[in-house]
Amino acid sequence: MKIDPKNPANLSAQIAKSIRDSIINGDLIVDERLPSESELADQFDVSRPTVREALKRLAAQNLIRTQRGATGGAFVRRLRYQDAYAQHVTTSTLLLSMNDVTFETACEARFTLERACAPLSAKRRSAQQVATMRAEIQRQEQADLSDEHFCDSDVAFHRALVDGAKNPVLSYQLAGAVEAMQPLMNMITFSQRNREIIVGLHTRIANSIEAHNAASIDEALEELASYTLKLGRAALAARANRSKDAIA
Amino acid sequence: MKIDPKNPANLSAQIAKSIRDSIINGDLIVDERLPSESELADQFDVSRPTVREALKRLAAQNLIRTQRGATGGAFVRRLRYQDAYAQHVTTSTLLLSMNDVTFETACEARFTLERACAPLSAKRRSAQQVATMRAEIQRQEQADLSDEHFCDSDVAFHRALVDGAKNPVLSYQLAGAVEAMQPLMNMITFSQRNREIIVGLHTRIANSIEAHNAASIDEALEELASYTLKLGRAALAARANRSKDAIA
DNA sequence: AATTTTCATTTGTCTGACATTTATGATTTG
DNA sequence: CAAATCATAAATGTCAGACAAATGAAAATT
Repeated sequence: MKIDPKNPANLSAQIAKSIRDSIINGDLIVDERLPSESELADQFDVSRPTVREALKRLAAQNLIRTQRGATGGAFVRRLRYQDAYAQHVTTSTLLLSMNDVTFETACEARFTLERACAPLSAKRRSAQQVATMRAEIQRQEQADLSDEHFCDSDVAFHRALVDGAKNPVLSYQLAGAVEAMQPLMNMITFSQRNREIIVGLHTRIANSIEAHNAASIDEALEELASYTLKLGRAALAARANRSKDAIA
Repeated sequence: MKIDPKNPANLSAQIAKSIRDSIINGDLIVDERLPSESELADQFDVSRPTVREALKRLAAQNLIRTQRGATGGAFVRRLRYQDAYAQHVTTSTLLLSMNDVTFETACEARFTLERACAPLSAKRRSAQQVATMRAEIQRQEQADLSDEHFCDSDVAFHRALVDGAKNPVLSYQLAGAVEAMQPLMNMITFSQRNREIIVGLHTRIANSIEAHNAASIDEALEELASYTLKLGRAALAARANRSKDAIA
């Protein structure tokens, strides 16, 4: 745990990597205390600020937590679903916004993943889950609901669908699809969409979930996918027309 | 961009959050240069080491890159698929190792996601992709291949299957499933498995991909899933027996 | 025995300094 | 005049030492 070539470029990155590797391969286990900053500085033969920069890198990845005081220090942190979930959503959002992803690509990825969950969700659905979905549908029916809140409710609805599979690993893997891609789509299509159509499809999905009817959910999701795709194309076409007008 | 309550707890975390938010909501765009460390220290009214700790947090998330020299500084970094992919794999690996995920749960998540990709992959498969899959199968047939290399090849095979969908967003979302969960399964099942059975199923998948036969891929993947599940249960049973013997 | 005080340890932060890298512009040279 | 060289300034990377704040444990007191 004290490997550091005299390559004097990015010491804090190297130290962070060294500690991270120790966590990943199990040399450091959950809740284990790392040596104090001064001890680490001695071990790696660097100054304390450099060690601190390394520790902050690890803290940014939720790999350690720090505690002040006599028995304080840096401790290996148990990575929780909640943290990983949030991290995944942030990364997915940035990835989409920085990388010219076509609407088609994002739409396809999202619905492919969501449709994969639906059969499990149909099989294992709980009364609680159905109630959540129906409550969100009710919110979506309110005409005075802002576009932003409609989007939030839309996300909550689809998240309930995914969580209905009762598989936390699956929910985590789909976090990006539901919470990053769907707001993106909402942002693009909100001016074109008809809320009634969407609410209608959501209602069909909720009914089918309640009836444990996987095939029917898949049908509704496919319709929702093609409707979304149509909206996206219309929105892009409208935008293209506007720029043409602007030029002319 | 200079909001900081006098809550003197984790200044560097607050500063990092402030800058991160500016990136996410678009106030700072890709390749834009941040103020120098000294300027940031003035703006936030903290010292330079504190600013540096904040910047290291952002660097750990691949949100900025730094450059030394006269025209150097910290620049907003375009998050690339490759970086997000690696990050996702690391997080998934840690999440699995730290959270008592049952074999059933991981197995279900992985195959659910992979089977969702298969139809797209069957439709869009390229000669290149089929060649990659066949090459990995050939490697897997070598009797003297170590378990570790067999696992690597297994991952490469399934990654080719997923990438065959030609949807980079999908590939990214599935990174955790392929590159974190599958090695975990290999590690659990390697003592019990019969390589010939796995190679046989891989061959069926490759053939079906080449023939654009989605239904046949799904069948083979389902068999692979149930075989893997059987192996996992056997391995866990064997382990339970060993501990019972150890006690007796 | 219970409470209070003291103390040592550790993280959080600051100040100031020097080293290193790198683009720019001035200087020197062919 | 053009080209190469050198000095300079700006920025990050690193270091040393210091103090503040939090915190638990041991010591002292009631």
